[in-house]
Amino acid sequence: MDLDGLGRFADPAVLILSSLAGGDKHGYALLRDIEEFAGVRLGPGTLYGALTRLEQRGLVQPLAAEQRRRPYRMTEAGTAALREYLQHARAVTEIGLFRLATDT
Amino acid sequence: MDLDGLGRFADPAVLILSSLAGGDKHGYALLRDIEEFAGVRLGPGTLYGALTRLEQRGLVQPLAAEQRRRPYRMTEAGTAALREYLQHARAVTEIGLFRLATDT
DNA sequence: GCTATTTATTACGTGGCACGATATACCGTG
DNA sequence: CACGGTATATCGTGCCACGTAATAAATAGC
Repeated sequence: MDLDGLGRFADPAVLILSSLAGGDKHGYALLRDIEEFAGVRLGPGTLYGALTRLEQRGLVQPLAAEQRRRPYRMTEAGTAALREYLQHARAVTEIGLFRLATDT
Repeated sequence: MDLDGLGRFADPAVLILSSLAGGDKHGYALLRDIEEFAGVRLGPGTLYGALTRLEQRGLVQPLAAEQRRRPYRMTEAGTAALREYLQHARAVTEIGLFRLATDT
C-alpha cells in the first residue's frame, strides 16, 4: 500500500459480491471484472481466499464446474448482506463527503 | 463480526478521518462521534492504534494537549487522502447498488 | 510445436484490528 | 471531604485476513 494516503476502497469480500451481483462468474473473470469496475487488482491468494470464506459463510455458492472454470453465484443471504453493507457504506461516505465540502 | 453477513463498513482510519473532517477532536470524542454518525463502536485499542498510524503517515496531526485530552486535526494530506478514498468508495458502492437493483 | 494466456491451488509472512485490562484525572453529589 | 461514576488514554496479546508469490496445468494462438 501507499506510504501516504489511505489507498482505495478494496475490501475483497464486498468487491466480489458486487461483481457477482452482475451475474455468475468464475474466479479469473471476477479478477478482471473487479479491476474494470473498481480499478482494484486482487492477487489470486486474496481472491480465492476471500471466495472460500464467502462460501463458508453461505454468501456465495459454487456452481457445477465447466471445464476448468469454477463459477460462483451469490446466494440470497449474500444479496441481503451486500445490500445492507452498501447502503450503510453509502450513508457513511456521503456524510464524510458532506463534511469535507462544508469545511473550511 | 457476525457469523453470517458482511458486517458494516467499519474501516477505523476512514471513520476517524471522516469524523475529523467535521472538526478537531480528541480520541474519546471521536469514539462518540463515530458511533453517532456511522453506528460503529470502536474499542479504545482500535481507535488509538489507528490514530497512531494515521499520525505516522502524516494524515492527522496532534494538537497541544488541553488538560488530559489530546486533540487531533486532519492534515492537508489527510483531507486529500480522505476525499480520494470517499469518491472512489462512492463510485464503487453505487455500481454495486445499481447491479443489485437491475438484477433478477 | 512453442510461447503466451487463462485459470486455479497452495504456502507464507505481516500487520491491522478486536478485545480486554489497566491507569488516572475529573465531576458531581451526599 | 469522601466517594462513585464518567471521561480519557495506554498497553498487551492473539488472530485472521490480506498481500505476495511460486507453482501447475490447460487452452489458445502463431
